[in-house]
Amino acid sequence: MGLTRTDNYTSEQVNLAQLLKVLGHPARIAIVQSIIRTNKCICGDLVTEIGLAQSTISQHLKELKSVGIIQGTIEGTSVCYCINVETWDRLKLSMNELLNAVDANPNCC
Amino acid sequence: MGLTRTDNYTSEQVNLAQLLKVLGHPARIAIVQSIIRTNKCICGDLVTEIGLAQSTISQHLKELKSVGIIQGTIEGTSVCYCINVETWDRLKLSMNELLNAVDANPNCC
DNA sequence: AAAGTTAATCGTAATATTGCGATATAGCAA
DNA sequence: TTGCTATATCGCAATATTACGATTAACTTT
Repeated sequence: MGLTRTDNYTSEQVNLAQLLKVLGHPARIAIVQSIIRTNKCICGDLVTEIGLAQSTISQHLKELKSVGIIQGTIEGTSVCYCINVETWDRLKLSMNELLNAVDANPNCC
Repeated sequence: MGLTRTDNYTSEQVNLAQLLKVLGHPARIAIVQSIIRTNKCICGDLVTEIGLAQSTISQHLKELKSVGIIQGTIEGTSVCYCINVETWDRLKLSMNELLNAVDANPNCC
């Protein structure tokens, strides 16, 4: 099929999976890290920073934007991208809940 | 292409992306949560718990195992799966570093 | 207006993922 | 041995992803 079934899962599971899937690519990790690090509106600098074609970077930005991880506002001829804090906090909560669940219940084998 | 280029990124970026990619599917989130929650060796219970075919569950388990998120030991006729704590701790460190980087540097737009 | 810059979109090719049924493998029970 | 159960693997079809070059859109500068 190739189509992920979503009807068996809670919306929380689907939501977290969606965010992690988008972050599950080194280029998008690098993009997010770069946006965080520069702490300012960066634009096409990513094309030279990461060694990918402009259209490829734009596509990755679109995916990050589509799930609300980043948001962009037009600044003249270029675009300012930054982290969407609401989505980020939601991710942080869900992910920490998952990550910390293991410590409480150590594994058995 | 369809092939992710890895030569532009640090091994940390590739590694984190790999783990997040595998976790980026609701079935695998559900599987991991189930393993954590039951805190014991669960096996084919997943097939009834999650509504997917046995072969599909087996495939998801294989992917989780391939990146070291879970490990399985044979228990007679069934298999005991549990969280691989070393990988989990590595994920926790990398992910927290990324997640907490935003708080320090609030976004600009 | 014309040319330049920046980013998005389109089209395409190669590859990966998802899911299933069918089959194989391996241990346990009769 | 003969079945029974549990899991893994194979083969397949449908769809998604990744990456690129070419083009378009929109704003700036000359």
